[in-house]
Amino acid sequence: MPPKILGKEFYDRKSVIVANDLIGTKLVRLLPNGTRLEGAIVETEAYGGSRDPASHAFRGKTNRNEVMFGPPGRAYVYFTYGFHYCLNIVTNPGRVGAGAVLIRAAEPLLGLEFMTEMRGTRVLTELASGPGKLCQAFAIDKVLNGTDLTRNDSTIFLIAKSSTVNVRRSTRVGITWAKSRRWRFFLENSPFVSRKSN
DNA sequence: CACTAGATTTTCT
DNA sequence: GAAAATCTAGTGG
Repeated sequence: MPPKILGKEFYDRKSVIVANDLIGTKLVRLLPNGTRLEGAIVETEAYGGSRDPASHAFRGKTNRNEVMFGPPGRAYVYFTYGFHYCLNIVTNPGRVGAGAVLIRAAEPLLGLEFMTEMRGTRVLTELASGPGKLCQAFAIDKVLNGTDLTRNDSTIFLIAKSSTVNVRRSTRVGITWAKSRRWRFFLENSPFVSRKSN
């Protein structure tokens, strides 16, 4: 059985469900020079649409977030704090207008040489233990915004997990609104998550 | 270890 | 102008 690329039916569900199921899947990034990068996703956060005050989609469609209002299974990449990119995957719009899952951290598996060079550190747990770090390690930037992750000729896609994993959940990180919603998901006992407690 | 400032784009509290 | 789904380098205990 060849590895299965996650398709539209996987992403076409509520963001909380997708965020939970994404833990343990493999992120694959193909670079223009042929280099292949792989990482196991260990941390995600779900964001809703117009009903979630912490979501970019809360205040309606803008140039930046328009991808969130499109079909599920596409990448929503945005630039934040003037320095960092964050990778999101669009999920089922549902009844709340739009939804997405923020990929917060991954365990580096393949292409470590490239990642250590991009990140300027050789410490494995520092390569992709945060949304900004992950994008730097995987060379993800604005040009990937809107990319369809479900196409098998895409330069970035996800592969289904081969075994079950223990997922834990907590409150989200770095937000001001709706802090009580426990929509952050991470792999139990993983040293590659962005924060340990909570 | 805890805390702080600063980098700088996008949006609007 | 200020804040934001962040990270790093610096200070001080």
